[in-house]
Amino acid sequence: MISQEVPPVGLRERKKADVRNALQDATLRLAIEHGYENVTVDAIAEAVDVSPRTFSNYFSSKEEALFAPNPYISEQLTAAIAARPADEAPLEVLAAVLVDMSDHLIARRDAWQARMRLVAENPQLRPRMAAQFSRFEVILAQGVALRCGRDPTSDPYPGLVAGAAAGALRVALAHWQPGAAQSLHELLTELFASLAAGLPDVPPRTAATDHPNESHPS
Amino acid sequence: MISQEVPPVGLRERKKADVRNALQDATLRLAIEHGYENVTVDAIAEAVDVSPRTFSNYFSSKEEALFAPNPYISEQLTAAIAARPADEAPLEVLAAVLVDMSDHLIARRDAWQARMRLVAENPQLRPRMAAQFSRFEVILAQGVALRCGRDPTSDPYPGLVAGAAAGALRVALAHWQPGAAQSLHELLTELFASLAAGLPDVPPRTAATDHPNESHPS
DNA sequence: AGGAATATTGCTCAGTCTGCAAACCTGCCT
DNA sequence: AGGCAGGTTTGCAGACTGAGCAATATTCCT
Repeated sequence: MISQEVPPVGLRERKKADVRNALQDATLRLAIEHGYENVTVDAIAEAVDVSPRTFSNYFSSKEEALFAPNPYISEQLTAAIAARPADEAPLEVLAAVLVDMSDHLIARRDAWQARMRLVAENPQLRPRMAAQFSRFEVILAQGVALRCGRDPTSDPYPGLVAGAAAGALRVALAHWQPGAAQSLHELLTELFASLAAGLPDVPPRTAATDHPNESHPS
Repeated sequence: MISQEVPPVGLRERKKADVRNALQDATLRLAIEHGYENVTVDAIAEAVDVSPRTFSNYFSSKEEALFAPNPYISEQLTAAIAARPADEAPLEVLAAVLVDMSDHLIARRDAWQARMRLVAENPQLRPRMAAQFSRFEVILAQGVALRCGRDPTSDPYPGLVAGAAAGALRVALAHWQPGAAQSLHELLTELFASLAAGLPDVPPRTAATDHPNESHPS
């Protein structure tokens, strides 16, 4: 199970998390308003009322500010993968963990959909997002390898499963648009089912049903 | 079928290709010698004996110089995907096309293995490589979508297949080390078989056989 | 309260990347 | 051969990024 939110205990850590979130929100907002390329670090820092130097203390680049996940995601994912029943196959494990994690994403639905729309409209952002996802993929691969008692550097299997799973998540996010017919849960579940079936020629059905989207949990 | 090499006809185009290749080679060589972070664009330009400004005319960044594929790869892949028999399933198509393309990679075996070793030793390069692979993935997705008569922006299936296939290629390249037990062909074929089987719990066998690597075709 | 630990900030500097205009080279036509 | 047209290389200038360092401010803990 992935914990609901970052749990900063002290005032210091809470403030730090606040600044981090504010920087990310401002980056996203300004990128939507003025176009990603036209947003400077200075402008973001000014919007959050910190010095440009402070921005660099949190993020090493603009795209990291746009796409960096919850800083605890690594530990959370690793723990969640390890916690799955031992008899589950790796792909099942990742499916369960990522579907579980999607609750987390749904809670920030507007921000995520805005992010993905930004990427869809600015193709030059796609590689930058992929770069962030690659870190995510490494975490998954290591988690799988740990479960299987394999060495991810010498055994290609964990990387293969992690790559397919991360791809499914990426695709699901890209197609999780405001007016989409399927909820993120449904989409992810369907994509993982397709992976488990060996990517048959024609998927069961896609974008067919007419479910309403999940409601805001906030 | 993917054509053997870029066929620049005129002197102008040949020169241009030469400069491009020289810049890529120099980038790789210098990165190995001095570490990626310590290589400047100025140094690369000087090694190739062009102005730093010219480097920017060919590549928009250092990582592009390191990882950018053959500039014709997009058209070649698209054509190769379209040329496969109509009754082949998308995953089979990509498997066939990428295994075919691996001949191309094997011809540049030393460069590729050096590249991958560089990435393995410098984790910060992984996201940059992933960024380049994402363009590759888009090409695959569009090729699949075209074959299936689907819209890649509204149908997640092409993206899912392309993501899995690109992941397989990435993993295969990462594990295609000088002393590896399996050839790149074998590795790729095995990984695609695993994908087609729905990523079963335990792959048939990995890193088990003791085949010699393929010989230099040059 | 007071010391230790951590965060923020300004300063500075090397490096990246882009636009622009001049000089240069190749391909092609007369 | 000569010369024009279009593409390529180059130098220059300028904006932005990203990192180290030291000073300052804030929070934590005893």
